[in-house]
Amino acid sequence: MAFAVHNSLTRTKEPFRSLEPGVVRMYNCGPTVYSRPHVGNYRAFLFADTLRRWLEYSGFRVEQVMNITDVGHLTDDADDGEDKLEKQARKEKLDPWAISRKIAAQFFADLDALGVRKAKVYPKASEHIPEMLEIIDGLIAKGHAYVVGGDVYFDVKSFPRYGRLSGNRVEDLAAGARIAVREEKHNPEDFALWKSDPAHVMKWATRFGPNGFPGWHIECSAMARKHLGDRIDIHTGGEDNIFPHHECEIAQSEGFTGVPFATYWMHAKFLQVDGGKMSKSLGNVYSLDDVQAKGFSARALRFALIRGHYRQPLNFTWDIMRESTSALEGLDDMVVRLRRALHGEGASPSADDGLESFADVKAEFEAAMDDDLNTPRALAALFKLRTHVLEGRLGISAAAVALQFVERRANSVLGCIQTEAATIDAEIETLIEQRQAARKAKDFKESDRIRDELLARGIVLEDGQSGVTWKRK
RNA sequence: GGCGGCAUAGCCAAGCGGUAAGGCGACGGAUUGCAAAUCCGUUAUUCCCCGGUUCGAUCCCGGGUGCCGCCUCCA
Repeated sequence: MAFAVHNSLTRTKEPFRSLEPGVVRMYNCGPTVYSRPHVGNYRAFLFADTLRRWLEYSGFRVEQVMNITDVGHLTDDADDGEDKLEKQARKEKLDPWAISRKIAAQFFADLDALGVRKAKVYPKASEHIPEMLEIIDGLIAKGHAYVVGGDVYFDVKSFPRYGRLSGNRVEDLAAGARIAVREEKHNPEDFALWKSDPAHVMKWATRFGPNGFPGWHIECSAMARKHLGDRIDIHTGGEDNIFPHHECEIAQSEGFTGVPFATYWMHAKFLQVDGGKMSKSLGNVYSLDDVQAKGFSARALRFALIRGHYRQPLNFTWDIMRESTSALEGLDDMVVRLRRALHGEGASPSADDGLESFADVKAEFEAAMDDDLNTPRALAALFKLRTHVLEGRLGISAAAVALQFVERRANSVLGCIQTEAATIDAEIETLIEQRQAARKAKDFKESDRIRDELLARGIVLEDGQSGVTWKRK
């Protein structure tokens, strides 16, 4: 078994090897907490979560850090650029700190609902100013950065590898730049490490002046270093982060430490909605609340967002949510049937029947995940197992092994299959019995009435040859 | 204008040089008191278009077209 990942840095699939055997240090670019997280955000975070889960499945201990950016994001790079948080704060008539706390809380609640495993730490930019300043000072000392007034800029020309991640050439950037060239920068492509602006609400006094705040990219360099060290194994983010954010992080971190920053850079493709881009003006920027208000569960959303490969475009529509819900039910149902097969119900006569085909399924599942987290293929393997189960091809022993695999292993990676046995209370049980009695008496009007009543309570009845079974809708 | 990615059935979505996985939906049949679930069958002679390389291309190359992302602190 060998895990291979697509490395944005080399644009190729490479065998995964951690710096330290058995341990993976991973940094995920998290949200900027100025507005409600949406399905597009979830895709990127679910990708990171799936990666972490697969690494853990593979036996690694994962040191995972996801940052919370709560300061310093300008809406543009010009002089009158306004901090996104502060802009939102003005709109809502709250102070920016309140906004960031509110959104961060929503973000954590969403992650929880989506079944995302918790990172070791979720560092906040605002709480790592000293760490950022340490790097900034170091970069100035090494000639990678220069001070102009109360601002500090990174000198891109001092870092020849700048552009390697994104494929951008510095000359092209300068030529096509839409940002206004700022006079005090040595070169247009230089980026800010520290800025000063008295109008800024979130600001810190430093040797660069009383009204300073950090540039966007420096926070990640500082927090990754503080919580994971100078060198990390994996750095993830949305594809939009490749440039300029990650490109700049590399320049800062490596310029400062002198050693390679992240071995692997992995980026999730943007989620499309209705086949196109997601935008506020189109009204298709959905949050978890919107999805749930339409009657879909968080785990169905999780399924919908991980069923496509993370580097392929993935579409989101309400039809797709319906489809995902149905497909997931099939997987839930497989677990129920496997559990029944343990008692011989729907099982193949010989206990070991189906062990080989199960082994094939497991091998395919693992091979697919090892191949750069190919979740669609892994899911296909699971659906193949479902077919085997429905056809009654698994004996009791095979069913036990398969159930254990689905519950403990496959779902430890997917995190959305309903594996807990559902229970019903005595009242429901009585109703089911009453319906059976009515059916026996051929009082179908009454039996259908009870069936409808149960359906209204979320219980679906299935009349089989060996009696009735129920499941939750 | 520069850089990168994608285009596969009604809808999603794998495959990426050897003759099209899987899911959802739809239709026909079986089963059922009726349903639901399940089972059987049908649903891409073909992978955006045009050239080329090859014994052979969805997969490689060139050119179009369309969509997505970055170059604007949006995952």
